[in-house]
Amino acid sequence: MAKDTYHHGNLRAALLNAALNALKDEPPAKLSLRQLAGCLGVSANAPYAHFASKDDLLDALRREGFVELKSEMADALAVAGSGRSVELAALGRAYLRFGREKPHLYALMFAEGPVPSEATASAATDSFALLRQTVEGLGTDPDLAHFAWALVHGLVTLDAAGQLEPLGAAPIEDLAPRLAQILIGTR
Amino acid sequence: MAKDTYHHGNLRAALLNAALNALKDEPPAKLSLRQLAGCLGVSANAPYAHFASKDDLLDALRREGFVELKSEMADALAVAGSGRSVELAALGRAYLRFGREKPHLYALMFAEGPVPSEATASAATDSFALLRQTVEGLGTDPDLAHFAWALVHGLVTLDAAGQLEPLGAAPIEDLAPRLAQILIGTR
DNA sequence: ACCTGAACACCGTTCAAGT
DNA sequence: ACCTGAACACCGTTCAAGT
Repeated sequence: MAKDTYHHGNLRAALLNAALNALKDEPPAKLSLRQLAGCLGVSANAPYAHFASKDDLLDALRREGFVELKSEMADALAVAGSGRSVELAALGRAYLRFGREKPHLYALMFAEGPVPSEATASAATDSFALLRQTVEGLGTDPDLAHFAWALVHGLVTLDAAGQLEPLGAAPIEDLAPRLAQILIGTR
Repeated sequence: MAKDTYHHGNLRAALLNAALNALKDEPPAKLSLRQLAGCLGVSANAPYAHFASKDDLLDALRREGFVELKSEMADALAVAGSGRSVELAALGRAYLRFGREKPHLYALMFAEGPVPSEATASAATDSFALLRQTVEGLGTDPDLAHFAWALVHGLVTLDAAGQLEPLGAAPIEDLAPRLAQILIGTR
């Protein structure tokens, strides 16, 4: 049954899974295609039957990351109370938690090296759209959604770089209500 | 003189200079110690006479980056008019311009891989201190300086990732006055 | 269609040795 | 003190070949 048909069924999914797993422990720069293949008991270039290059595999990982991020934001929005402030805080909290819990995947998603595929770029746009809709009409500045994005993105990456330690031991997603406060401008 | 004493005088400075130069064209991930040495006409492991490892050289580059960032922020503050809002905008403008003009050096400065040396960590703290002092007492939130930092940091890295293109063709440092507006809360 | 084996051109790093 | 040459254990990727 589909198990060990050739070597172990579905190498493509196994590679993505193994890579995602490796990203729990190490930054994307440490990911090695040969090592991934070795862990799955397959030859060094077997991956090339499923991915055009290492960058192609990384692009698929990135896409998965954006899809997951959007899904978690949508879930948070669904259970949040109504009112712009609490919606915004819920969205920010989901975003910050995703970034804190998966710092290496998050870093890969925003890495600057290779140009993302069209599919990955649109997954990124889709996840940002959720934030843009919630922020829409909140302030007078039409770019407020971008500033909101920069704020959470900056917090996630500064936290990953260890520059937010002076803020104390609380997880960064607890900052979400204060971010909403700043963006809305009520003080 | 002091030229070509052994091979060409000061290999350490030449390596840092060549690396800084390479960062103008390519991301830090592409930096190769062997290639740097080759460009300077020196053997592949000559760098190890001056740096303990590749990470050690990268750490020195990072430190230089933070020192330069602080210096440019200090210069901007010196020529700025008085008043919290214009000071903050001047500081933000200097930060954003640095990040936009040297995206690869900036990315290296905040890379997550190796733990920064104590000297580099304190250079980072020093550059942040400038921002903290300017923001101090501006709002009721004691963490406002961190939010300000996250905001500019987020804008620089989103811009480097190509996610800020919808904002138009203007360089991101033009956003500085609006950032100050948001942080101060006058609208 | 999916995988192996051998090879190529790279890496960072170490070690012995030269001046 | 500063550098070279040869070597080791890795990389990503390609090519011919196997089933």
